[in-house]
Amino acid sequence: MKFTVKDLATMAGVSIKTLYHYHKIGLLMPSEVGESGYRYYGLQELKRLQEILFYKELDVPLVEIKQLFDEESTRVYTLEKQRTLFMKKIDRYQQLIQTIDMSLNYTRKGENMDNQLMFKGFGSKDEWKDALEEQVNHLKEAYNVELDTNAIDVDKMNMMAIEAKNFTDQMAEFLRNGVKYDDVSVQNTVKNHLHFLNKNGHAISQEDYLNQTKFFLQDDFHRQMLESQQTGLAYYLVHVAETL
Amino acid sequence: MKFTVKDLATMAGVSIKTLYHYHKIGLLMPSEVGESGYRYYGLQELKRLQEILFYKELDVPLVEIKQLFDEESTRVYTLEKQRTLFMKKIDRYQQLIQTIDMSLNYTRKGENMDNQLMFKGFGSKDEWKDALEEQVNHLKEAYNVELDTNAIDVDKMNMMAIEAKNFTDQMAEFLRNGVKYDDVSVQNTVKNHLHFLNKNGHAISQEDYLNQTKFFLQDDFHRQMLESQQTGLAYYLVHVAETL
DNA sequence: ATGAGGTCTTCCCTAAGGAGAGAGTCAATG
DNA sequence: CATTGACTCTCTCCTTAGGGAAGACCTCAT
Repeated sequence: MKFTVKDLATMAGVSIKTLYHYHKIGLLMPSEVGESGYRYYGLQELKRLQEILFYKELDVPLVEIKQLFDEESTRVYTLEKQRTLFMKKIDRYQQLIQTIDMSLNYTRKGENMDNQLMFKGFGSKDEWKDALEEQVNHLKEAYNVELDTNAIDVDKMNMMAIEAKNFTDQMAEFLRNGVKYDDVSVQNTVKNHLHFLNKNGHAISQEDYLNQTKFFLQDDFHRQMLESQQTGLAYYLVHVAETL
Repeated sequence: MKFTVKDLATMAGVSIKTLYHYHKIGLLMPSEVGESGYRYYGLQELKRLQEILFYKELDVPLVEIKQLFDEESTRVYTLEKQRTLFMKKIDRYQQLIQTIDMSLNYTRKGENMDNQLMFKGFGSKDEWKDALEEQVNHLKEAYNVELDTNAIDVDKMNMMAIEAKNFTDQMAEFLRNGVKYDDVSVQNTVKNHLHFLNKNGHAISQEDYLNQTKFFLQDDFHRQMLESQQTGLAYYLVHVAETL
């Protein structure tokens, strides 16, 4: 039983290129190589290829498939890893479908209320006043702090708001992905955020920032705002700020 | 409002590399480029970037995002396309999860019954006889045709069976994917299949093959075998064979 | 021996950037 | 005013799993 590349490719339903590739990366070696360089495969190789293709169907990377043959024990682990991966993907796609449906609904109604899906700021000072009303009232009632909403520069406000939103989104994603509070990438993200604030007229030191996160944690309005976006976020932010 | 690359990257929560990339492919151009080559962006660009990132989150390829800005009308179409794409992916992942569960179950029971999940042939002539029994009886009863199961060469039989299974799988996938019966890739797959058969002692012309597919369609046992794998497959095979 | 079909290696290409090198630039500080 | 530190430029290579093509070489059947 000596198969040429074409034989094997036909039998297994893959391309000859694929066989070359697997040879090159050492995933499936020919049982024999002629003097002219022709590759020949045997039954063993056909069976091994079948197994390779099984794992490939499960989206297992070729490198890992190779390890599967080298180290028996990782089989169950790999399969379970793929399983949880698929679960997460399904979750994600279901959420994306929801997002799409919302967007299509907005479009269908003729509204352009995509601001909730993709925040690009508000068009006028009055819109900003509306958006901030609740927060301003809360600060006034709870702390007797006055904010002058007439001093708003719409463009600048939009810019700051977009940055703030994206910053918070990123921190939430770090938290969701289990990135530790003292990870460099987290720290850099915060530093960039502070740098950006300082550069744009909002003087804020690392200490100030730490105090701010603590304030957000203690204040009901702000804590709930953060926690409604991502459970644990208000607490995470404090820990990150403490480690700066 | 003139943002440097770092400003914009911070605000939007992307890397500077990403901005370069978008510039290079013409997806997001700077509003201004200094003499030294420094890129500067404005508010418009920030908003555009926000929109780009929204579509990117939905796995829309950058080329298509670019088209979205050029041709207004494709927005709904693109969103709906992504939606059905996600539905299909969810479907696929759910099936893969089932496959994994089956495989893990086999492993847990200590059995190695993976032959149904990844066919690699049988170990002995007797196993083959068992597997073929039903088919042999059917042929005998319905057509009075005798098959000598003692003449079986196990290795060769395994090889032929693996090829046959993969061939049928490929045809089923063509059908599922809406590949037309006269598509070159379909035709080539069949030609390779016939070539393989001829090379391995099963003389069969294109005409013979056409007759065989017709027989499979008319014979209950074989038609149901094909149709249970993929609805429409028995019919598809005849059409393909007629166009060879 | 010849022709047809198979096979070899090598190079470039894909999507969306990441990593890093080496050189040039900007703005603020001493 | 010059230095310095942070920032930015272009360039090349790298990632997955092969696809496509070029140009040369090989094998087998007639």
